[in-house]
Amino acid sequence: MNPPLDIIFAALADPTRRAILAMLLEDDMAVTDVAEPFQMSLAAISKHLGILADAGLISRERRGRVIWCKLEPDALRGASVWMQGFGQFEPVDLDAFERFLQGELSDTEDDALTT
Amino acid sequence: MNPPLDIIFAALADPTRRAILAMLLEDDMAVTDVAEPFQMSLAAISKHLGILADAGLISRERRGRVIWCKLEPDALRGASVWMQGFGQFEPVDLDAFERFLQGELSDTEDDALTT
DNA sequence: AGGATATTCAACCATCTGGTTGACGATCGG
DNA sequence: CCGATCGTCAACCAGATGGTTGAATATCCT
Repeated sequence: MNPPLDIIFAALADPTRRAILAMLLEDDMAVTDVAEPFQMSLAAISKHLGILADAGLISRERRGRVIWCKLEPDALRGASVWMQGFGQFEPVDLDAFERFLQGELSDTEDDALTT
Repeated sequence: MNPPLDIIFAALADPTRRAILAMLLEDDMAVTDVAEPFQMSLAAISKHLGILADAGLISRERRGRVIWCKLEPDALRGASVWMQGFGQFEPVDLDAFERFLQGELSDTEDDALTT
């Protein structure tokens, strides 16, 4: 049930997927809406969502013809704990997170997200 | 100077590399000693160390003919902050980390490390 | 029923990844 | 100087990854 760290870190290693996670942080989204900001095909996004789902980072629920994607933050717990062990960072710094999130979004530079 | 999250997460996505980081958590090590517990060739370990160094997770310093590898925990800060934003985990749980570390080590199962 | 919308599947392709082996450049010990 | 040790480099290989396109499936609307 708890995907191994390999899968989770690999899922996080792609900027498109991290951007998707950041989007889902705001709200649940349909696959088509997730894909909209990106230049790549819908099929590519669908694959990315599959990888995120395999990593347990999101869940997908079909409602009618629309599939809703939902963030599953608990999946990050194992990875977070693993990482915490290395640096003795101060517990949590949400301001720093906000800045990193901004950096992420503008980094992807998919002609959108930057709005 | 601060490698992008892509590189860092990709570096963390490999169990051999995570095992190496765990080993270096104990103490600095020479390349040959890092390689010793693993079944793969020295060249393979050398590549892994290169990837970890590119990610900023370790540094290498030549002293005589021996190259010493040293953990650079600060490199994890960005990634950690990024992840912290998703789950609102309790700050740090070193016990949980200890357990994960054990799991990691026994997972790699390279006929060593388990000692 | 039939057409439009939402999403995945399947085949394909280029590139990256993780491993191998063998040769090589440095450095140490005698 | 010679031989052994430390580590990387280069070429190669099988398999994974990230993207494409076109067809297929499922649902909604009228």
